[in-house]
Amino acid sequence: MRDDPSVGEKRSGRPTMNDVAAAAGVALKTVSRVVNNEPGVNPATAERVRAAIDRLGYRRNDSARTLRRGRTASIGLVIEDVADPFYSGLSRAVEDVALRHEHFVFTGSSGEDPARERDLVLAFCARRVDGLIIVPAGTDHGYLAPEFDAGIKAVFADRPPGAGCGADTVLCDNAGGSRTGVAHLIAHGHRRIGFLADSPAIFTAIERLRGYREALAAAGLPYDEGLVRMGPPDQERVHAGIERLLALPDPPTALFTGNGRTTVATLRVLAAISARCSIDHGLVRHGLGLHGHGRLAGLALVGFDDFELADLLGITIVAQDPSRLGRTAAEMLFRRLSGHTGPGLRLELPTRLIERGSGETPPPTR
Amino acid sequence: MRDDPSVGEKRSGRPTMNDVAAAAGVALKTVSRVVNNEPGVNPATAERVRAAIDRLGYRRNDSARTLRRGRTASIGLVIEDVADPFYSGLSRAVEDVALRHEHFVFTGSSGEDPARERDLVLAFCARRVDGLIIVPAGTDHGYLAPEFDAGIKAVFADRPPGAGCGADTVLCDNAGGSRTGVAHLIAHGHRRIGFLADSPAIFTAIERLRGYREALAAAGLPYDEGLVRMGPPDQERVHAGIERLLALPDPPTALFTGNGRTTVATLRVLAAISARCSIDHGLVRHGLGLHGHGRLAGLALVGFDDFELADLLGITIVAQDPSRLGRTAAEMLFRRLSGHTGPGLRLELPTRLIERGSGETPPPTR
DNA sequence: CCACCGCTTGACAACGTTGTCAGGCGGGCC
DNA sequence: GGCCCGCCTGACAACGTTGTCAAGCGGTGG
Repeated sequence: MRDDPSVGEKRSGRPTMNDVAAAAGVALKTVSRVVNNEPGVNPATAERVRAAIDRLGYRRNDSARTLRRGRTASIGLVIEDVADPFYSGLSRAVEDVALRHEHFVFTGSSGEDPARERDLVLAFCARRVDGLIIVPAGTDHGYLAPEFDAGIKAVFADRPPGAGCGADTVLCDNAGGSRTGVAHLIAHGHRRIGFLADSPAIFTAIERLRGYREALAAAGLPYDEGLVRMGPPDQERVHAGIERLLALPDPPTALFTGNGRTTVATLRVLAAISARCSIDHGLVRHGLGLHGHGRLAGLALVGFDDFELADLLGITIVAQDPSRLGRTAAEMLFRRLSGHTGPGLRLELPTRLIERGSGETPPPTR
Repeated sequence: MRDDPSVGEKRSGRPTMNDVAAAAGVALKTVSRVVNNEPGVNPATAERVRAAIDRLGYRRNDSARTLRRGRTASIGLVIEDVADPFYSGLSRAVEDVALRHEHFVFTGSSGEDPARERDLVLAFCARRVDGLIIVPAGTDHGYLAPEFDAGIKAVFADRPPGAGCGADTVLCDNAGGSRTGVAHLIAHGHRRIGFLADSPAIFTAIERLRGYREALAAAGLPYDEGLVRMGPPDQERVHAGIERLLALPDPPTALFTGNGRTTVATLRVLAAISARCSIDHGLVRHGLGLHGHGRLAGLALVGFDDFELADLLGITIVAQDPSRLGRTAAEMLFRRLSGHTGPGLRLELPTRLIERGSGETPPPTR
């Protein structure tokens, strides 16, 4: 027996162009022309075809179309976690640009796992996306070589690709932003500044550490490794890190946090510490907010990344713009897709210090 | 001339199974078997094929595969906005379940526009997704009828489909959650409770309003339309709404906010009002947090939806679980995809009141 | 020695669409 | 009247893969 299960019967699946053609009494190709709005079809015929399409509920099969034409009108986006506000902002911007170009977006979360990044990218390639936007988890992108040979376009966002990959890249000015934030604390009199950074496997963490060191050096302050804690920004690690810092013989008077998640985790820890010391007039006991006058356990705080309610909480931050990052990356990609050639670009978007109070308190006078 | 631009030349595009077959000295079908891990291939042959695959950088063309097999191993997800934490949480959960079933996810944001919801869904159908998870913006889903006929599976999440559509649906217990939250305020002595609800076009807003009324009725309190403000949760509207409520001759002593965004917007407004009244000992002046002892401009507050830092801010909320919503919807979908039939289910997930302080303050004694 | 079996391999059609090319038909011009 | 041209329509191959069926080959049992 052949593929079809019930010969001659009303087919179970969807109607095809052939079915529409039969229903409208025209040839397959004419239906194709109508569906694709190609010129040169008699209006009356076109109307008849459209009627048949509506009657049968026909929907073009884009797999077949893709197979025939070679383009899918879709792009792939690999980020770290769709549920992280930073990446979901980026994601939304990419989606908007793609929409304007009538493309769809496949999104996948790598969870900082290079193997998963690779799997996602290759799966997207198997689906023949026209292009890729990647926030890389890994540092080796040799696996992309055959894809590049095959003509796929890729743009890296937030972090650069591994060595030897000349693809377009959009980054933030991580070192510069970090320098600004730390210099700000120094300008307010702080000499011992703790740095809670992301895991050293991550490009942005390294860059921000560089900025931290540069700011210290510019002010003639020594670099003390004991003041730096690197690691994933989960609540427990951040908690342990802060406890360690505060237990130092010469503890920091200010903290610089390396990303949004770390900042939020830090706020929780500092609030808990403040509550424990119960120096606040019962405020925290009622759980009704943080506390006045720089009382984040007595520490000044500047964070990298803005986050929701940072304004209300009065947290000074170094803002990057995830939407702009996504938008820029997507625009670079579509420029490539529409034929632009030329060497890979590397853009750096600026950051902006936003003063809200937590970073403007002086160290306690001893 | 035929389709191919350069006859006989090394083709510009990707290698195909045919190329691999030629390189490995086997037949096309053998390559197919290796690529798909089908049994019955001599290990030595398989190894030779795999070597050729690596050498050529071959990647299966999933469009062709899909065309031949009729399944795409992908699902479509239509939500309101990927950048909204509620939906990105849901989104992440869906992605995780899909991953376990080796499916990919197309995601699109409808932005509460029924036409865009429809366009997204139909575009996903043209791409022949195996199934859909929809947070509907519109209330008429007649456009899905041909798709259902064609065998597509759909699950509605967070909001039910329009009348006459018997698809599986997962909701939260909106009315119940709202009732609990409002009853909580009543139990703490409030008699005049303002309700800042989402736009009346949205199912959840209507349901939560119902819960609000039920709670009032259960306590023998009158329903005062003047205390209810419905509309999109943007900062300006929320601001205006609160000003109106407070300008009433008999203003509310407590607020109930209808979703996460509204709650956040409300916090900003109340903080601004408190600052204006400057009854707080300089705390807000420094922008360092809210204020103690229920001083949200003197109002008690309970919000629907949990949000990041609500714990720190001490905001009492009625929590729903977006991950669970997404996970449940995805699991229902995959059950259908693996052949489960039977009437459409309608699930309601429970909500949970979390007391954090802002909802436990009594009204001011006059 | 022959029939049969299992293991491995290959030939071929089909999935639904689009690009190419050719043909029919009516009208205007020489 | 015949020729050419433009408009519209259709036949056909091809995209890259997978399902079906059949064939080759060496070994085993009757």
